[in-house]
Amino acid sequence: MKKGVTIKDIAIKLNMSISTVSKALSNNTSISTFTKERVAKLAKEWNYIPNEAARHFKQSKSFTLGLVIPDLMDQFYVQAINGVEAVAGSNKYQVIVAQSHEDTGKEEQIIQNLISNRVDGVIIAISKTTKKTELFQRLEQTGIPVVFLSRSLNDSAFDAVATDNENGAALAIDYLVKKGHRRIAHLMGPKALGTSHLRLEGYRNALEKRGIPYDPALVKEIDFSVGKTSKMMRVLFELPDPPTAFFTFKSYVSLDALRLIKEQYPQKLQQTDIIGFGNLPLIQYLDHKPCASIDENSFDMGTTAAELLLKHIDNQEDAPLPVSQIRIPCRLIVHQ
Amino acid sequence: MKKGVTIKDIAIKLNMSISTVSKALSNNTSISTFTKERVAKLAKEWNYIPNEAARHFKQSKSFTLGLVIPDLMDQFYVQAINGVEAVAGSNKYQVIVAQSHEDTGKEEQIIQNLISNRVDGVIIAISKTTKKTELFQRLEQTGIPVVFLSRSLNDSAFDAVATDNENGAALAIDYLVKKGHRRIAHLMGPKALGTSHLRLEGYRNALEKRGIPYDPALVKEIDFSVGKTSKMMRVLFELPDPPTAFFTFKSYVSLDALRLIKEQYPQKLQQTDIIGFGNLPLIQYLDHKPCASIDENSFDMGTTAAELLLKHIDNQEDAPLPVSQIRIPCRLIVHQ
DNA sequence: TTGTAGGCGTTATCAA
DNA sequence: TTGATAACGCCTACAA
Repeated sequence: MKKGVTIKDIAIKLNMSISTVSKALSNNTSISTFTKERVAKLAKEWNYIPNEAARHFKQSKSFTLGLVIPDLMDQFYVQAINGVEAVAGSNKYQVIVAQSHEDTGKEEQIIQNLISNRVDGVIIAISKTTKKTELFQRLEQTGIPVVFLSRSLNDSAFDAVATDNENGAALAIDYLVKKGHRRIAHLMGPKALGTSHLRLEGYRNALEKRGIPYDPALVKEIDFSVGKTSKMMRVLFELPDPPTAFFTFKSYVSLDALRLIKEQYPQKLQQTDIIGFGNLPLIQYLDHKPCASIDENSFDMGTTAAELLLKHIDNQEDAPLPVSQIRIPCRLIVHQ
Repeated sequence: MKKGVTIKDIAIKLNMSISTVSKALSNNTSISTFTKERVAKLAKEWNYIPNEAARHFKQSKSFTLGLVIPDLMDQFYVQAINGVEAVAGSNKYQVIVAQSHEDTGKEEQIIQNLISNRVDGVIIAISKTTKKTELFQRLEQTGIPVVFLSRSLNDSAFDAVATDNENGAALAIDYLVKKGHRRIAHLMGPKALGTSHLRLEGYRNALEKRGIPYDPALVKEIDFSVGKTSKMMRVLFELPDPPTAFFTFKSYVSLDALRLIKEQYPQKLQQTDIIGFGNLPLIQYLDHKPCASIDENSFDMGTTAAELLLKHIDNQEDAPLPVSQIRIPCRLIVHQ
């Protein structure tokens, strides 16, 4: 037996019908123990491995989930993948991971491909520039449920699992206020991103809840470039009543901010606290760390999204489930 | 049309045979332009997407490569994945990535799964503990070629693409010697790993080529734990003629070594140089960096492995290709 | 307890 | 130029 032993090969060798072998292998009660044993023995001897492709084709079910993310170099998503795989695996599902590299065109192509391959469901963290809902509608029309992960369209028609930005911002502000800060600046993300506004809201609400008046002069929009961040930091430090702490849109911004302080305002290094979204693994290797990070629990986001998706898949028979948009609470991680 | 428009649906609607539609869609010359246009129009209107699963099943070819790696959190592998995907993509192949999490059992299960799904070929970076060749032989017997990536068994029967450790060690030693170092220690990897010996050999050869006698007292085996690294660093520094530079098995060890120096031997920080395998992206964020890293060009490893694998796949008809074991040259990355 | 037959979506061969 | 048919590997009523 060279390649690809099939049920048929076994049937011929054992001089019985294909269906008998099939039943024997699936331990069907109507097959005699003797027959089952003969089949099992030869199957093992010949190293029979069922052709899942054929099986799935027959059942028109692939037991596969498509997972589309922007970039594997971002460990936030890697942890989310691990979460998805954990849930998928314990439900006998496989996961196909594909990277969009923040390219809408590539993303579209990936989704086409996932449809072609008849995945049973899709979890997607869309690229920064994705706006159109059309493709996702098509997925659902094709009977493939979709769950958005972390990033999503401004469309309440789709299921989504994302960071609880309100909660995360509150954790950050509470921590800074408890450390005695009253002048807390916010390096806000690009206004084009919905998340930027949510985090700004969270910042504002948390401040007011703590009795600290919201000061728009302390909020500066950045674009993730070092240049913009540096510029805004300088503007903030020039203020008559400059901030003593910074709440950043994400930790990469924290690092840039920290670097600027080290280089340009070394005297402020000790008394300035910085905290942002994203618990980057690399922070532990730094000499000067941000004081804390808001961990978005992306593993949990992955498991939650996968569970939600499987619920939709299992539900396919009946009426569609109501849309659920889930917010995953954050965790405050204090460094060193 | 709800879910899964098929060629048959189109045939019925257009009142022609299934085979005509099939041929029309594949632009078969024997079909009239008029028919082709009608088919194309309806296919577009109904959003027909060919069922690749069925197609592959029919052709008993999945146009899919399996890629098994230990861990996605390791960005070395992520870059290799990107290399594999680049080559696969431009040859109309998909890539399925699976993580073994350094668990031989999980690895075995993944491979079974890849066979079940009839992937056309497998690229694998085996887990640290994998010893058995049996599974890989079975893959090849099943007609699924295998290429080992980065890590491989001590078995010359399989194709492999890996770091050119000799070259990498030479780059490191040359650089250190040029900087004036004569006492260069080596923090060697676990002796159980073949790579450890290769890098040690490279170190030794490079030294001798440069006229520096090999001193076994300067070689210490570590196990990647901070404790072991620290201990060995202290032993080395206690030497009557202590090292002024360290060549480490990998950059994570460099970081641990660096930390120890900062904490315990701060006076040595300036004049000590450390260099190791692995150009970790996080290094750029550090205040005190290793002086350089040996970049293993894992993207190129990925592309090379994929090209090699595709060559095997395309060759399936004839006699098997000769085994090729390819070494990818390294690059010296000087930090700041 | 075992066997027969049909079909999942597509392609390829051969006939019309 | 188009159509009928078989086949890929497996599963599952239904028949024997």
